[in-house]
Amino acid sequence: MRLLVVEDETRLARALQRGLTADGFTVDVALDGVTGLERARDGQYDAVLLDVMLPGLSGYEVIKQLRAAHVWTPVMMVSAKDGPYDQADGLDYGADDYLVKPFDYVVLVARLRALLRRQSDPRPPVLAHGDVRLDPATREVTIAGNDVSLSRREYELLEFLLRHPGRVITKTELLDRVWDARGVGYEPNVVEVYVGYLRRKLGPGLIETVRGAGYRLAP
Amino acid sequence: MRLLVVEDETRLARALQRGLTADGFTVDVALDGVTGLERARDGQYDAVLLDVMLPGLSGYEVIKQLRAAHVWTPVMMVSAKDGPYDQADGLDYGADDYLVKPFDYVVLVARLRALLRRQSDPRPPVLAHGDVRLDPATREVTIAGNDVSLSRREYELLEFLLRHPGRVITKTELLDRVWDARGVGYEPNVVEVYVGYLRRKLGPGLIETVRGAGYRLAP
DNA sequence: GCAGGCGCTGTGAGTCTGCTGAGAACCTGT
DNA sequence: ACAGGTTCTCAGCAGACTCACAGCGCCTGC
Repeated sequence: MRLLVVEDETRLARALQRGLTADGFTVDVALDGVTGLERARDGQYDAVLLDVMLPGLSGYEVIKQLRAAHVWTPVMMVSAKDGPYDQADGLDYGADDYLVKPFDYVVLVARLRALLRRQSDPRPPVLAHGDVRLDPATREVTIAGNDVSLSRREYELLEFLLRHPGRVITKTELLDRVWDARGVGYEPNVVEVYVGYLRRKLGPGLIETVRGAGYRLAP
Repeated sequence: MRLLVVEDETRLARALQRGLTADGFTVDVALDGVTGLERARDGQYDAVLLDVMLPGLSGYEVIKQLRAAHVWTPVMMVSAKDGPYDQADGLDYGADDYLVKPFDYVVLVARLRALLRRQSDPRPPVLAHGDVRLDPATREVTIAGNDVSLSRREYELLEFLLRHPGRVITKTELLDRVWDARGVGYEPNVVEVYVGYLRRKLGPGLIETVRGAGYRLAP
C-alpha cells in the first residue's frame, strides 16, 4: 500500500513516515502543497494524507485540483481543531475522511485502513436535481438529456449549488467557496452575473433568488 | 444512520439488513412498494435503498410520489442490468444515485456513504409554532402547509420571535436584535408596522400584543 | 365617563437589491 | 499574432422593500 503524506511540519511528517512504514505501508512525504499536488497527481498512491494548512498551496486547493485532474485517490484531510476551517468544508471539497489534530496515531491507522477498504468504487456519484444532471467525474452537464457547455466558473457554481440542494446560500459564501477561499477582492455582483449565465443556459426556475439572503435551488 | 431498504427478494433484503446493521446502520425493511412508500414518507430516514422491480408499486412510482410529497431523503435506486429500465430513468425521477444488480456489497456501502456525506449538510433544525413552520436552511415559511413569502425584515422578525417562544419581547429589544445592533435611529413604530405585516400574512392570533410591554407568541 | 396614551394601519417617498447589456482585460489554443 | 472564449466591472433600470408620518380606534387609569 503506497501512501503520500503531505505535511509541512517536518517533525510530524518524519514521525508519520517512520510509524506507517513500520505498519507496512510504503510512504512518500511532500513538505508543501505544490509538490504534494504534483506527486499525488503523478504517483500511483492508494491514499493521500493531506494537511490543510500548507505553505504554497492549501490542502483545499490541492484536493480541488486533484479532483479536477480526475485523480480519485482517496484523501484523508488533517487539520487543527481550532483553525478557521471545519470538517464540512473538507468533505465538500471531496475529501473522503477527516481527522482533527492532534490525533491519536492508532485512530489514524484504523481510519486509513477503513478508507482503503471501502474505496473499491471511487467514482463520485452523479449529482442530479430536477432534469439537470452533473457528473463530477467527466464534468459533463446535461439538462433533460441535452448537453450543456459551461465555463469553469459556471460549472463550479452549479456544482456547489447542487451539493447543497435546497439550502439558501449567500453571495458571500459563494464568493468564499467558488471564487476564492480568501473571498476578498470580488464584488458580490459577479455572483449575480454568473447566476444570470446559468439561468440563461439551464433555464430560469432552477435557481431561485431569495431577496436579501442569497440563492437556492428550486425545490 | 437510519436506512430503509425496499426490496421484495426476501433473501437479499435480509442479507442487506444483516450486513448494513453490522456496518453500523439502523435498517428497516419494506417488502413491497406500497409499504415502502408509506414508511419512507413517514419515517425519518437518512437514506432509502430502493429496488426498481417491486410488486404493487414500482420503484419509479415510489420515488415520484415521495418527491411529490416533498420528501427529499436521498434515494439510491437498484435495478437489474438487463431490465427494461436504465440508469437515466432513475435519475430522471429524482434518484440520487444508481446501482446495477448484481452489485458488490463493498461498492454499495461506499456509494451509500458518499450519498450520506453529500446530504449531511448539517441543517439547522426547523422552527415550528402552532401551524407555522420556518426552515432556517431554506428560509421557507409555511402556515398549515402553504408557502408564505416574507421579505427580509419580516422573516428575521418572525425568526427571532420563534426562537423565543412564550417570552414577552420589548420593541426596544426587537430593534436591537432584528434591526440594528446599535438599535438607534429607528422609531419603535417600525416594529408595530412589521408585526402588522406578519399578522396579515400569517393570520392574527399568532403574535399577541402585551400592552405596555411588547409582543409574545401566542401559546 | 373621560382623557391621555398606546398600538394599528394606509399612504407615499426614498432607498436598496438584483438583473442585464456593454465592454475592458485576460487567457488559451491555433 | 489572432480569434474566440472567459472573467469581471460598471452603470442603468425596474421593482421590491423599508420606514416615517399621521390619523384613528381602543385600552386603561382616574
